[in-house]
Amino acid sequence: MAQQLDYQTLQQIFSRFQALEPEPVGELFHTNAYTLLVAVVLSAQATDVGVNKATRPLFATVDTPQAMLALGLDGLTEAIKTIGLYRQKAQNVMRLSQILVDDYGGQVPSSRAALQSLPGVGRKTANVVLNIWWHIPAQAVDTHIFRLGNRTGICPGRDVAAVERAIEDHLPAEFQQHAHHWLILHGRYICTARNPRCGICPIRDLCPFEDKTI
DNA sequence: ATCCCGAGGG
DNA sequence: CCCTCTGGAT
Repeated sequence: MAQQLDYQTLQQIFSRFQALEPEPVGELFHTNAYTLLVAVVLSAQATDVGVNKATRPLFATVDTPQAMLALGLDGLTEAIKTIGLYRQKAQNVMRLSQILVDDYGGQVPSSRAALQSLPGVGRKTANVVLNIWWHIPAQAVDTHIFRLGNRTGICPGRDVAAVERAIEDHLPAEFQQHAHHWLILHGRYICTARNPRCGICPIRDLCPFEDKTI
């Protein structure tokens, strides 16, 4: 049985990551709640780097749902054409922006139900907004955290909901906001899907998976 | 279970 | 070439 997820483990992950990359990387670029929501919607099955490349120039002028509606579907589609699944994402963002203007006064809602009712927003995206923006404890289990949790055994689960519970059960509420980002960074840059960098992994001694020869 | 779908890495 | 990327809707 593998080690339980705890704050010390997360600290080890984070401190090791900082040692590798002094400058903050691996974060989805955003300037407010709306651009965060859009960035997360665009990040589905796409890399953080790829999303930021398109959103940085876009959000410089378009950072409200009203401005997005003014840009229009064709304009947005062109702006995010370098991101995978761009046609569906562009339509979702346009419809979502219209709903925010019509039903929420142009603001991003702070309830899970309201967020998940928006097109293109599922449980994972809602959890990111709740956690990062509204500071409401919620664990967004993405491809990185799901893989890492099961491979290392620190937060295992057959499905996303089970991994979510595994994290929440083992972690004090005050650490859950940091935990989300730290786990993402570890999965993105160290515990990668192919050729995990076990040789520089800070929780090497806690992991049953690791190839000890690396 | 399948589709969406370009960019980057190995 | 093949695999993966901070998923969601059908």
